[in-house]
Amino acid sequence: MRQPFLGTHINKIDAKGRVSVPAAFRQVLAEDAFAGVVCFPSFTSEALEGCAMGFMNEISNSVAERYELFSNDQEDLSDLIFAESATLAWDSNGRIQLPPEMIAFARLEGTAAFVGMGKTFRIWEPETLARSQAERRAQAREKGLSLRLRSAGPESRPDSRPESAS
Amino acid sequence: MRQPFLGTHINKIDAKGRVSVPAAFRQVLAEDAFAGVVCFPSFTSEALEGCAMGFMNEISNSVAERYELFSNDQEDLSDLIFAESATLAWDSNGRIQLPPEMIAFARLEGTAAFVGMGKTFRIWEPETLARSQAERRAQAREKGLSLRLRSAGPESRPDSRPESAS
DNA sequence: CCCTAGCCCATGCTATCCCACGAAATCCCA
DNA sequence: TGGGATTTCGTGGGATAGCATGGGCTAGGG
Repeated sequence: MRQPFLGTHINKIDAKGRVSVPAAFRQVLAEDAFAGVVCFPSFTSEALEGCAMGFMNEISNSVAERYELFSNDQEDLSDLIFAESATLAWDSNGRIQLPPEMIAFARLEGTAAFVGMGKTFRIWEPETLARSQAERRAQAREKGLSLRLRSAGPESRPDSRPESAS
Repeated sequence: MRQPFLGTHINKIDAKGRVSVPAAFRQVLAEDAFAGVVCFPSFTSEALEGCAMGFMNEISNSVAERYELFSNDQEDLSDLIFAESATLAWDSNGRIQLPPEMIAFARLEGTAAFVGMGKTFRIWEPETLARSQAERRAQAREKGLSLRLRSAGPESRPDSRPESAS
């Protein structure tokens, strides 16, 4: 069982283009055999998507099994993911080096915000992130999304008490 | 089966920003593999929400199962929940260190009130808590709210305290 | 021959560990 | 049933290890 990626960590990109992957994320990623990260440009945001190698495998398998991770339309996306993703091994200090295209895509300049998203994480230019979050928060409030959190996944809650219902 | 978080415990925050997690809560959290707490700002109050890592995992999985990967809703939820949460491991004495943003969010100053909420708990600045409780009580009175003993429905969440017990 | 990727070492900072103390709750036995 | 002994819990402070970051050194490729 893999722990989720949690929290937001802002790190610097040094002159050589290196960034420390937050220790907390490295710990999560350490459950994977590959000592590093897989990155690809996000489809929906001006940010990079990051995950463990194992997650890529899941995507690959899910698509093959037609598991419901992707809808039909989204299957095409998997092709894109694999094509545009890069495997970034970290050095002995836990730093990775982002390829120039990715730096450009997310418009990173000097700092990078690593944002936990559960099964994946994102890498943002901090200012862009702030703007995006404000927007998202407004939307969520509008839709009342936060309320649904409470009942998230009623079928998969192992600790709901079977106590002879209602 | 997880015991619920119960009661209110007020502890001090020391110069280093450390707080003892109440022993009673630690006992509940001990059922989880991760020796610590996950915290995030509450959506509805000027307080911090706390829970076990396992609870976060459940949310992570439910979100993944319920929404399509890369759908807007999935991202909104993930952003709201995971991005702002922190994993706080406790030391050998059962203390955690609250990140500055969280201290700021709940306006904590020197003391923290841990309030059991069943599956989760909250961390309040004691004065803020008192005000909030008074308000809530007034509202309840106004509405003529009376407690009805309902066995647990899918999302019944008994967060009203039966009496202002001492 | 220069530029870059990869590697290792150095450093300041902060979180974490460890030990100690005091108060309160608990236990135990008369 | 009461009082002393013992344990647990919350709190404080010093020591230590881990983390993020900067810089230098080497080897290989254009």
